[in-house]
Amino acid sequence: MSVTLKDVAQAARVSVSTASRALTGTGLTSERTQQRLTRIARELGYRPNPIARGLKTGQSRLVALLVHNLTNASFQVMAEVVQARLKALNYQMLLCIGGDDAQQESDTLTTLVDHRIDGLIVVPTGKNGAQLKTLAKDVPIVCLVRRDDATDLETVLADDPQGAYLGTRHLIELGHKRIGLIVGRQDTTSGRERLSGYVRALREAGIAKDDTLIHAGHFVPETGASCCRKLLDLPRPPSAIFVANHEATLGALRVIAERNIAIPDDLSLLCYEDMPWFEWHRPAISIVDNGARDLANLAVDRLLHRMDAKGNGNDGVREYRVGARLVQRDSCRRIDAASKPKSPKSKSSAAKPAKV
Amino acid sequence: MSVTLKDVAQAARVSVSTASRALTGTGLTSERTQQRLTRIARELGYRPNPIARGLKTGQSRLVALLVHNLTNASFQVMAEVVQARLKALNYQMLLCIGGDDAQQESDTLTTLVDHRIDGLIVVPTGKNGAQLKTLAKDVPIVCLVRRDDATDLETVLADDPQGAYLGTRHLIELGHKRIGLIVGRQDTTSGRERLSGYVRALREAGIAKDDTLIHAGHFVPETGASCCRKLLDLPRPPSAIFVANHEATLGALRVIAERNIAIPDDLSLLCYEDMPWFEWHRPAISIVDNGARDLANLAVDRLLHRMDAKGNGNDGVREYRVGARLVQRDSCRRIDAASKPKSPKSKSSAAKPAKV
DNA sequence: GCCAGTTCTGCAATCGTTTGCATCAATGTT
DNA sequence: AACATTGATGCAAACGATTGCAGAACTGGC
Repeated sequence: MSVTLKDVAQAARVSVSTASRALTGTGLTSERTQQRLTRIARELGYRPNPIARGLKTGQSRLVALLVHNLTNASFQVMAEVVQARLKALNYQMLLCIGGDDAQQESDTLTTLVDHRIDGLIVVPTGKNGAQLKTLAKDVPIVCLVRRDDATDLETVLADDPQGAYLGTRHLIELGHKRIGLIVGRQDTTSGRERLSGYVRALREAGIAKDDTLIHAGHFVPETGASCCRKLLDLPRPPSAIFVANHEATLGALRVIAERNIAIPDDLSLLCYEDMPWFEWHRPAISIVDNGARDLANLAVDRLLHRMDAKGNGNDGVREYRVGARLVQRDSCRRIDAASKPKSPKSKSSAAKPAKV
Repeated sequence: MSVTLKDVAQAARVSVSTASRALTGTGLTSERTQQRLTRIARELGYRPNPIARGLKTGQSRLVALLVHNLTNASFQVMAEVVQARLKALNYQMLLCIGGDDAQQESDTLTTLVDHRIDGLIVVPTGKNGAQLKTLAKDVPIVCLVRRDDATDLETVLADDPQGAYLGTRHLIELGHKRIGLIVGRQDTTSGRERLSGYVRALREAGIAKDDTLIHAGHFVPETGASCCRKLLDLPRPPSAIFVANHEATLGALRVIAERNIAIPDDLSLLCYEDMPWFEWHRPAISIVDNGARDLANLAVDRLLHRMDAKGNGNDGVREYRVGARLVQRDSCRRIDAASKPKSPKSKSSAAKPAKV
């Protein structure tokens, strides 16, 4: 069917081994035959069969990225980054969707090693630590976004404590004292870390932590909505809400719209993680960017390093943190009318239609 | 490193060939040895090496899905559907991102056949027809969402003419006579087809086509915004806008919000293709659902059929159309106060906050 | 012109499977 | 009891590459 090394060798009247050596450039062939063979190979349209090669070398030029889903915008950009990087190095990315489900993750993992992938970047569910640990002996693995505490795998994390801190501090600097927090489950790292960043910012500013302002849960939009309602129904509702979980954002926005609450005039809103439509929303929604792009790039860097280092890429570092970044748009407003009357960055919004 | 067939054979004191036959269940071994070998294989934790097997059989149990990007919500659900289906059949999905770029598509395609994929579902750019045609000789291929006119590949398409027709008719039935259309480039199939559906609905209803109401272009949100502005700035602006291109929706929504136009009171809005946040938007946005889920499922069906039929799965059918569906939410409103005063499905919105 | 040293090339084994063919034992037939 | 038939097994050759080892060809020094 397709042209094999044998065909090339025959056409060039040399042995297969010579052909192989010439084409892989081992430097063990004469300059002349090398050139002649590359030419002939090109003419014949020879493309090495990665399967055959893989059988012999134990490599596949396949690198897998295992994420929970593709609806999460962060995972999308990560996938695109990883794909682009790998492709440039002549690897194929195997994108797998694990659905944040232990069983599915486990199945996928075994299939992947069966296929002799050369490397793996995984967003672990945290429930297959033992398996990951075993696999790590055979394949370079880098964890992304989440840590699996049962392993000591190299892990690239977003700096959630810092991100939450940055966001909260921003709101405080705008004069907010009662800041609602809608955050993820406290049995996830990110849930805990984002809460801690929030708390730290409050403490530094000397603002007492008010537990009625903090809502944590396993988030889907519905939960985001109900948390948001609870916050707004408070006797003294917050002047700003920090939605530190992107799933919850949809629900919160909905409730805010339903109640005709004007952002940022009546309420400031800050979200964690970007979504492509946030900047097209009106008002454009300010966010804390978790740095998905940087995360993906760093993960690829680390993985490649491990893959090169053949078994011992252990630089001692176990954990990398990628800095978060505040992206100010129009959904947060300065409120302390008394002390600092200077107009905030965000525009006055709604009232007069901005002719464009 | 890992357990090979030889190990199993040795442990069972049979030859490798017997082991192979027993484990692949060719029926050429005695019941007893078959059971004994499966047991031993399980005990030893034997997992067949797909690479070695692939080398011999020419198969890889890899099926590729090549899409343009992952930001498009339709592609996301398609990817998830394809992955789920394939997985159930013990195939691994290779998800590739082609970026709607001819060169990248071409590169990816060659890498994929190099890896001896067993099948391919591709959203073609339309610029590598020749290549696709050649590859189709080696690998079963099904085109998805777009047709490549240079080939005669089996293609699963959304029924865009019907979808656009349905949407437009819906608006007409609600009493709208001036319906703005924001649609994709006319050199794409979907662009043309959606326009034609719109025109047909108009004609059927005896409404004259007004070219000032139709805007087509290569869409990014910015273009969507400018088209929307043009429509709203018309001396007699439309009472409804049909955004028949999902990229454009963001921009349109933005302009509408900027100008403080109330939906659906001042303007009805209908979009093509769903986005996860559409139903969380306030008002929830009515859409024409292109049936991404069904498309993906059908594409998988056809591909599997071809893969089974080994070379001749040609049933004569070249093109499959998956019906579109109207999903009424709250962004379209009945307007002919005179003839049919019955209140529309959509609620009155804005004015009084709906306590929830 | 011969020999040691260096390059280059080819033979053949190997990776882990599958599979055509031959062998062999067990069974049934006469 | 001899023979044909069936069913289970093993041997060995593939699949398409890589690679250790040995031999061939060339180089230069004497």
